[in-house]
Amino acid sequence: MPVLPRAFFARDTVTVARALLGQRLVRVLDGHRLSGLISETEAYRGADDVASHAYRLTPRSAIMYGLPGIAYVYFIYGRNFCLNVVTESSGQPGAVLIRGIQPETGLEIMRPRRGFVAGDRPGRRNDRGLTDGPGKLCQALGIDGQMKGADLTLPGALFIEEGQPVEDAQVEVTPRVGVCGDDEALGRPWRFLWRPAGATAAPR
DNA sequence: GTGACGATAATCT
DNA sequence: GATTATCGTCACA
Repeated sequence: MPVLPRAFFARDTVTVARALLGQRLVRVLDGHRLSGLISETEAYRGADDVASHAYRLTPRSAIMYGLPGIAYVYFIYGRNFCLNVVTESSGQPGAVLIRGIQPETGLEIMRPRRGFVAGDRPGRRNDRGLTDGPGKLCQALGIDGQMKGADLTLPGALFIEEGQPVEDAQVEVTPRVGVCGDDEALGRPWRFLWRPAGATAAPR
């Protein structure tokens, strides 16, 4: 499968957030290939978006003003990492937060990383909750601050390759979660969920 | 099944 | 010193 080219990311941030649904996130960890299809994203823009780190240009947010297709990883709430992909042309800020993936390969590596021990709670939670949150998928895939700045358009330790198309009928669009305040930008529909037919209630 | 709440540290003002 | 793009656990139904 081909890796997504930089031009894929050098577009409007909201467009990229939608287009990333169904694409494959791949992490090579200790020789193992861990992968999953992207199932949930959120767009974060620039000066028009108070919820975005790039609302202002600071040392931390500078990466969002840089080359598209680069990983932006940050640490939050004292315990979690979140993975983003930089979007838009250089000089124009933007990034997409990867909020969830549908795991494909390397489950046996992900489970212990997430504290899913064999024999634990028998009969319950068949991998539910393994990679369905931004902090959770970073834990499962071993993504931390070291990955900040990685080029996701090159097939190295972390990259994104072509996955499968996702129909509009299977996409749910909602306001972003976890952002607080009452600015007008916060209510905009910049969260995208891939909801295959037959799926149950929305996560969180 | 849902909803509340505290942990905990980098980053910015 | 305030803020925060989350998670796990607990109570309750």
